[in-house]
Amino acid sequence: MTVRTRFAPSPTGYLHIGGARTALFNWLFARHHGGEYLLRIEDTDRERSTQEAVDQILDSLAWLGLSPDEPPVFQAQREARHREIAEALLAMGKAYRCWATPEELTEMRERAAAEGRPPRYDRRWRDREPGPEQAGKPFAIRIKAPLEGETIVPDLVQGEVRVANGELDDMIILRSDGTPTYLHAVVVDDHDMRITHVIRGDDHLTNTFRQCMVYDAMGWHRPHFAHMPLIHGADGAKLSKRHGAVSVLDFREQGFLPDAVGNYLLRLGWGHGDEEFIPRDRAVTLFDIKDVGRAAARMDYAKLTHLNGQYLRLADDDALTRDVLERLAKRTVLFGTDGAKRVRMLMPALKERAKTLEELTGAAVFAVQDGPPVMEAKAEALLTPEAKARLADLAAFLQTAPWERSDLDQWLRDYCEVKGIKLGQVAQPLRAALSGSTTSPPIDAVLWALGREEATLRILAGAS
RNA sequence: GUCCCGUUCGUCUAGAGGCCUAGGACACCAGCCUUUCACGUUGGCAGCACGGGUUCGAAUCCCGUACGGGACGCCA
Repeated sequence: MTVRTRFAPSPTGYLHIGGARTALFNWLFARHHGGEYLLRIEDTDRERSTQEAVDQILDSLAWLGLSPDEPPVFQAQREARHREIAEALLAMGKAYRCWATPEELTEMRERAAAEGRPPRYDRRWRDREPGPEQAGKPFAIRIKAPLEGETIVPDLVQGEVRVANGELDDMIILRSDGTPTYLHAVVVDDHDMRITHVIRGDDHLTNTFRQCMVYDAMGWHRPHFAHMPLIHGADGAKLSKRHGAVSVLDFREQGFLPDAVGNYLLRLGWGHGDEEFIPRDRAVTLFDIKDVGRAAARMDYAKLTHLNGQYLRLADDDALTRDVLERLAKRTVLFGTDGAKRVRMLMPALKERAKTLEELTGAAVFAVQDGPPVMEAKAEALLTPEAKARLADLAAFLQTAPWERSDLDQWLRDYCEVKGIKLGQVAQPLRAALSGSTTSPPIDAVLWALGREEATLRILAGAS
């Protein structure tokens, strides 16, 4: 049987990093087994669901390379089917009508809390026929939970999880307004979508017992379950905005590459020996749900950043240049005539020195603009009278230098030898004049990319 | 409160009874490389939550405690 997995977010907000990891594991599991990976938008909460959130989720998944293999299923559109199954259960005697009012239920819960019992519906309508006063009154449909025995769920991550059936409630599957509840809709949808493996966050672990009631009552095969631990913030608490970036789109904006985010997320709670750098295709072959850890993991931005640097160094120079130019434009930096070309020329050197696209963008500003760069204080300090004199001298000699990337380095060394100075003595003031900073790509690369004319202009400006 | 799940360096993890003097990665510190910064490289710091068992032998198995997380809605 073909493996089919699904990612089922509810569109009540942006896709956060925890959801992204759930999607990734579903995707990897499906790919590893040559199966299909689907998306279901759980939009049954009309109050909180928005089209904007749906678009953001789709956008985030596409960015991560986790778009579904089939068009997304919208849960709200399947209401009739959910109702049909609820009524079938009723007809089979596996569910019943309940006329208990919200007030009655609240009272039940409060009394239970006061007596130290778990809050539970008392099943008052399970075996009771409606009287005349119920006529025309709205009712909910509740499923009959098994009274004895226990429910065992073999979980692919957590192992065998079991609970005494006495702990289970007669949960509502159809509300009194005729709409299905989440726990019921999920089961019907997963069954209809022929999902073979339900991989989700372990906040759903105990819900699984309740969902099993529906599978069992309908006589449907239960899918395999795998509940993965949640991601926490650096302080161990549930991940939230105060921990920094949580939305997938935030990571994109901050200059992380989707491959790096994917690799990081994969290693969070999953490992394969000592391997750390695991590109997507390698992940597909290695991934085994059984290797997923059982404990919650904390988000570590430093490690993500490090990994991002590794992917950045391997990234395509043209693609990086495009991205950086876009970011520069967004920063409203003024492009020089040859600005874009210079950024591209320096990209191989630039990307070795950055860990994120934002950092890369900052490092490219001096190259894209025309004219003397904005001087950092530390760079300014390098331009002593002595250094300025040297720059002026160098500018004159530079007019006859060969302007090739491969020749400039040697030419500079020769120049220093003739003048009897160390390379560092000329390189640093030169770096300051050309880039306005004390750090930059190798100075010969900067000279080469800037071109003789622009370089001369900046050196003379620095010398005066 | 009841039920479910978890606990190896600061963080992510390797580890399926002897291979463990507990390995790797990030972070941190020091050295090397070097025209700056990075990269790279060498070394260092640092951990089996605690208490009982079982066993010739336990990070690994069992029980308990502590701590953490999750679920208990006519929310998803």
